[in-house]
Amino acid sequence: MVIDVLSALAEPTRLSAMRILADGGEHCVCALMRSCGASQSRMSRHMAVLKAAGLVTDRRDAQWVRYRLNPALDAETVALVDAVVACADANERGAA
Amino acid sequence: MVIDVLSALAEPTRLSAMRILADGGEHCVCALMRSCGASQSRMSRHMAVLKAAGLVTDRRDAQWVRYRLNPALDAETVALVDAVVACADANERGAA
DNA sequence: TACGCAAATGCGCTTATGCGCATAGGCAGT
DNA sequence: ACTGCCTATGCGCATAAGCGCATTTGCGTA
Repeated sequence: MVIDVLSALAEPTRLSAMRILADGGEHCVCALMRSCGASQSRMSRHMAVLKAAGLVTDRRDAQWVRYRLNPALDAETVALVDAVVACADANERGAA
Repeated sequence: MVIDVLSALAEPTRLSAMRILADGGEHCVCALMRSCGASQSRMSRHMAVLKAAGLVTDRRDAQWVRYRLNPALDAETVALVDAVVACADANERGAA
């Protein structure tokens, strides 16, 4: 559902994570929590929300869990995510 | 802020309203509440949220208040709204 | 002025959301 | 087995969000 995707994106920490993941690469929770300035449990939970919304997938790699954008996203959702990231970028530029 | 826009859109009734307003026309609350199947107070409040997020503007016309998409939206936000509407349409088709 | 329709708002309630803290589980190296 | 790092989760709490109900305000007409 679009609503779930929007709800997932409508939170600062999760949006930050999505902007980082928008580079197409994999990022472990420990890296994300540093980049987003979030505590461990907070980041873990937020990533779980993004995963539940279908926006990201996770993969266990030794003691790390690597998150990435869900490659199976339908075209419309990809476009939505792109638009959101673009908006976030624009906001940042404007605010600076 | 993008967050405010996303929060505003992440609610079924408000999303329905936005999809209706996406036709570019003006719609009064009484029409929207019928289309969305929402009570009067509910619809009024939801429209206030959309307005606070900067997504719509309102105009008093006799005893009605006409809502429309905010014509002053920046390009990125317009693109975001379009993507959201497209997603909602796709969802509906898929679910049907 | 009185009435009726349209829209907004105050109030209380219920539920959802986000958070920290502490704990548990998974994995690698010693 | 023990320890340490990374991640997930149970728990309780504080706040925010959405709702219905009733009331109020704005506007046009009789």
